[in-house]
Amino acid sequence: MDYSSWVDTSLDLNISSIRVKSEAPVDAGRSGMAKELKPTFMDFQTKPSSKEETGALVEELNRVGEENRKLTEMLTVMCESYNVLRGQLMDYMSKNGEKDRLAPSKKRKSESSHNNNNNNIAMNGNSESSSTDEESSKKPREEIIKDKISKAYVRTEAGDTSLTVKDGYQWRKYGQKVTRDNPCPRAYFKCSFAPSCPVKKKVQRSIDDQSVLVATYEGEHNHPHPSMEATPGSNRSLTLGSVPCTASLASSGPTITLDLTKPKSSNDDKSSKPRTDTPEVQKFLVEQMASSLTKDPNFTAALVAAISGRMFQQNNSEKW
DNA sequence: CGGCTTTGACCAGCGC
DNA sequence: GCGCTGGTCAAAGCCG
Repeated sequence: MDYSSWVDTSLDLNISSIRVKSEAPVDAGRSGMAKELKPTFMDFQTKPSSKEETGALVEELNRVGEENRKLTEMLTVMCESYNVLRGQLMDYMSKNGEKDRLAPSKKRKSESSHNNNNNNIAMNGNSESSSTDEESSKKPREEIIKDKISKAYVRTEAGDTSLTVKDGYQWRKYGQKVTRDNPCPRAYFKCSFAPSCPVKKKVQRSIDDQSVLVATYEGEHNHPHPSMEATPGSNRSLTLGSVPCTASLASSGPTITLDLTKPKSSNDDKSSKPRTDTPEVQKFLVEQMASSLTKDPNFTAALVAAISGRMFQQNNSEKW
């Protein structure tokens, strides 16, 4: 089930149509409904409404309202499916984690095995962090760090060319490279919040969708999340482990970026699963999603338009 | 002036 | 062994 692409198209319909109404730039070709609505709203703004136009508008509004209702239901289904998939994923990872940890000794081969693992399950975080203490004690520290790899997908503004992912941590860029498989340059970051923090981050635009930044985190922060200390509430991140857990919603479509990072092994050796299935975490995730929605100007505009549409509809039904 | 970014050079792993 | 590639270093420049 590919819910991400499904939501991307579906939810964008309303957002784009609202943009038309507010005369904001429209992503060309993204939404057939936007094209359909554009003349309707423009006519409404330039000409006094006739009965036919009003009827068409009412019909359109009813259709949009119905679509909003469907989208709400779809979102609910998607969240439920996500929870089910997450549970299945955790079961799978706990069963197959042993195999995945058998990485070759060579550096690049081990990385490619990590990447394959992460590509298959993009929302998964440190799957290998569940390694036993015996294995951890055998490995050099650097290899242990490299095992803590996770990916995060962050959608950015269309015109945003910077390779920055705001996750609450302080990063210092130490390199940039154009890789063979992706014409977009890859940026290399080190955590600069704490001098001894070994965490590195690679950020590169997705080859499929260049508005999406793919951030690959390596290692585990040995310091608290900066936002927890300095600027609480300054970002949208939740730290569950080595890397932040983010739920982001951007203008061109919702990108739910989840990083099911396992808790630090030093603190949670007893539990092999991350605590993402607890009611508290689920509640927080829902709040994060809701917060992301309300912070998104397009969603706000869509909401305002929907409400005003309803009011307009009511006014019309009173007048006519 | 200190911290950060940029960018070319360098190094090491990997495949042939 | 050699070339390709990804990752890192470090000097120079920029900026607040």
